[in-house]
Amino acid sequence: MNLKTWLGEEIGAVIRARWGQELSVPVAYPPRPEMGDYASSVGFLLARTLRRSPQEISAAVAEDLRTREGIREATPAGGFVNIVLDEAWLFARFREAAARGFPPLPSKDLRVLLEFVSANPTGPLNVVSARAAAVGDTWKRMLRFAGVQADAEYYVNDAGGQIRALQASLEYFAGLREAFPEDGYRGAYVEALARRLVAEDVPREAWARTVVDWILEEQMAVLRDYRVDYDSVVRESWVRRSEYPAKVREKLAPYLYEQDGAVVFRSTAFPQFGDDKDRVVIRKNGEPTYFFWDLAYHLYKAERGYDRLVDLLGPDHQGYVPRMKAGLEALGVGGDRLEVLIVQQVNLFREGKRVRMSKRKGEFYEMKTLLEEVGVDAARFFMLLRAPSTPLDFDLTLARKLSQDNPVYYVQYTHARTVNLLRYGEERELAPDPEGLFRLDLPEERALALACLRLYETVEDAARTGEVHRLAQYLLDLSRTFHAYYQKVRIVTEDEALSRARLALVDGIRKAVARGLELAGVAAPESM
RNA sequence: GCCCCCGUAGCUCAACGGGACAGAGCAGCGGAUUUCUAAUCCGCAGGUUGGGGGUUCGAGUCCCUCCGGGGGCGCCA
Repeated sequence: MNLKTWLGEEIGAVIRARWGQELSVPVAYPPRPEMGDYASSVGFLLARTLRRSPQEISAAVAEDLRTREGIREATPAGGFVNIVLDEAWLFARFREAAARGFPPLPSKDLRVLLEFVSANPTGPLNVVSARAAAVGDTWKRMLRFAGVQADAEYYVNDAGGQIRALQASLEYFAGLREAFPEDGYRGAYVEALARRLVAEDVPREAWARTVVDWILEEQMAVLRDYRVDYDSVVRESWVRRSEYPAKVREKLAPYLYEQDGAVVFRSTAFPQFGDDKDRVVIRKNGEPTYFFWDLAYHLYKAERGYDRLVDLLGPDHQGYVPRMKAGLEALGVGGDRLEVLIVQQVNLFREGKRVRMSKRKGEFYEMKTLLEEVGVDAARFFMLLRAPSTPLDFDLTLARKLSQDNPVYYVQYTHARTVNLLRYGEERELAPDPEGLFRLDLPEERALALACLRLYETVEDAARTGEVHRLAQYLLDLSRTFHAYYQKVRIVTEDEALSRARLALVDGIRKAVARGLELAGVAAPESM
């Protein structure tokens, strides 16, 4: 259960009962934990609407809240109300959640399609793809945990200009072409692919198509190793053959005009999306632009019944967003149904020095290399440490270090430690006793039970906006709290009842951490 | 020139629809090991949130402006 949501509803009920108004207010954390478990600024927020002073409102809300089940204390403080949950009630919620392994929230009537990575099938995946994959996949897992029906999709640009360039590059490396093609693909891997095509006697006209399949297979294999599962893969070549291009032309017609022999979409007819110029959809040579095919693809997504269409794009696509939204608005899909998260770049560091890459020479650090160098667990967790919209410095040296400053081990160690404690208890025939949780009276123990339950609000809040770093930060916080408790208190002692109660707490922590790690796509080791 | 992201402790970053005295980690200094794994913990120190103005009961967060860093501005994808 999401305590924050629940408290918001409780406050809403109080407002309804007292003033007969249907209002919802946000619930947050007070600045210092000793002030309470949760806080709300109801007084300030409703002062205008209710025409009462903030103090009066918060005092009244606090008074009514105190009578509700689960709330031990509600204290007005200016326009704020600070709330302390009832300890026995809290342990009961903890016990329920733990008994079921911190299960996902009930399902909601909301469908979301996440599209991420969708790298060109012209080469191996790089580290930006690794970041997008970690963010996209964890976002999907978090949405599902929050009860949202979320799917992940991979789009393959297996048609168009870059495929022609790939074909030409392969021909060049096979010695069938004198000059290296303009916008061609370099790198050892292209040469290797050309050799393989020749060795396997693939007919020249099928080279690009065949290589796309090989590369796609390789990309998907790396993503699988990375624990990323796609629910669907859509090919641009399929979209081109589908009914969607015709539908786009038809629906877009009122917003199209001709200029210099090209067909242009009046993107500026939708100033709310901020595009600064109109966009060509059909070139004067009659060939549609990438934008046109992409609209067809997104129309297809929308017609499959998703409420929200989310694209994770690289920073180089930032200027592309306004026209897509305007286009979808014109198609009747609604520009706001598309949400774009720009996943910023990744800077690699090794031994404190920047790892340089030259795309021009076809040299870059592959995602596969990253997995070999630091492993899946560290790679994924590090990618989740920062807000996706900010650039990420990835310290390769730290990621493979087996020490306390490596955040991934810090969290994994929490899990290993809980498992070890339970095993130690078992050896002494001490099984966890959830019924005994109520006898735990240390502030740390109450705080730990609450921290575990906060998994729900953390994930639900983070899943709304794709702020996956909150999950990582949460796991680090919970781990800190747990390690400190472990250091301070002996779990298994002569006191059998107390030991069994503490083991029940430890068992719940184990399950909460395991769930959090699962959402991050990171393994929860039993020993380290 | 226009648009987007960013600027918070020496370093890397948090701060959840604007909330209370801006928090962590690392680095620095000082401590804790007869242990249920020290891959851990405790303490100290560290800030004019890039500058200025505005809106608000309240601004790191919103608006304007300036400075600095990164990215984008194709009938490429």
